[in-house]
Amino acid sequence: MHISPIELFSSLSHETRLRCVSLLLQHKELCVCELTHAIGAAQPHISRHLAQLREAGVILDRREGLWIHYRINPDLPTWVLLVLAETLSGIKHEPPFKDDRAALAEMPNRPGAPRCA
Amino acid sequence: MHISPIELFSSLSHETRLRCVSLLLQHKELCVCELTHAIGAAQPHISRHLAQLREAGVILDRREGLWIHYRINPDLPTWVLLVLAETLSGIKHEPPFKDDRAALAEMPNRPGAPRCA
DNA sequence: ACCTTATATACGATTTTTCGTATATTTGCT
DNA sequence: AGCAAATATACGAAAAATCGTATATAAGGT
Repeated sequence: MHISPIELFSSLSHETRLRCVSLLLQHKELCVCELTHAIGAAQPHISRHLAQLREAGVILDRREGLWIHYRINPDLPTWVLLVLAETLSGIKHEPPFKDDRAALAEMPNRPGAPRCA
Repeated sequence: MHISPIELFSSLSHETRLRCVSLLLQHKELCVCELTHAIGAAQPHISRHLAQLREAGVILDRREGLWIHYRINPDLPTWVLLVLAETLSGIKHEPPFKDDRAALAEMPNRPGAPRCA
């Protein structure tokens, strides 16, 4: 797996994308409807930014019926995974990242049991 | 010191700025002419991007006569400093970052002795 | 006072990113 | 086949970032 540092940091430099990455770092997998609910934005908005993260190689997707589950790409270079982990530690207790996690936990009718990372 | 994660990653998402940060992580201080020589770009180009890094709080400057020396802001949050260190470890052996360091080492008439970090 | 060196900023033009909305695609169900 | 749910993409418009170049500022030397 290869990713340029510029691609990585561009991917992380938009609030919606960083919120998605933050949530995915805390859960094995999340589908689009879960991310959409947690963040509280329009579905095409979330899908568009997820596509950017996917094209950059930061996340992977997996279809299961109607749902598409996203997850952090585990084959990213080690230094990238460490950057992501360090970032999560720095932001997860601050808004809006903190609140996204709470909103997700309160979401009704989540497809499949919650899978925490 | 406060910096939003979006500001941080936006700062790092331009090649010129990341090259400056990479060089500054490897040297206590560098003046604009050293960064300009190492990177091989026009001086206003470098100054403009250094200004962005300064406005984001990533670097600090210090005037000494004609020269303005830049350095990484040591008061950044710990997680940010760790992200920067981890990033450096991931990129410093790859072009163009690797070559910048070599170009700097070969620069004639550097103001003041080289101060390695 | 003047000139030189080092650096910063201003300017309009161009390119890139992002947006809201509409529509297309894929799958499962009946 | 037809419908509904979940998701993705397309589109032009708006906003933001970047560029090259010209000029301004600031300090030191003569």
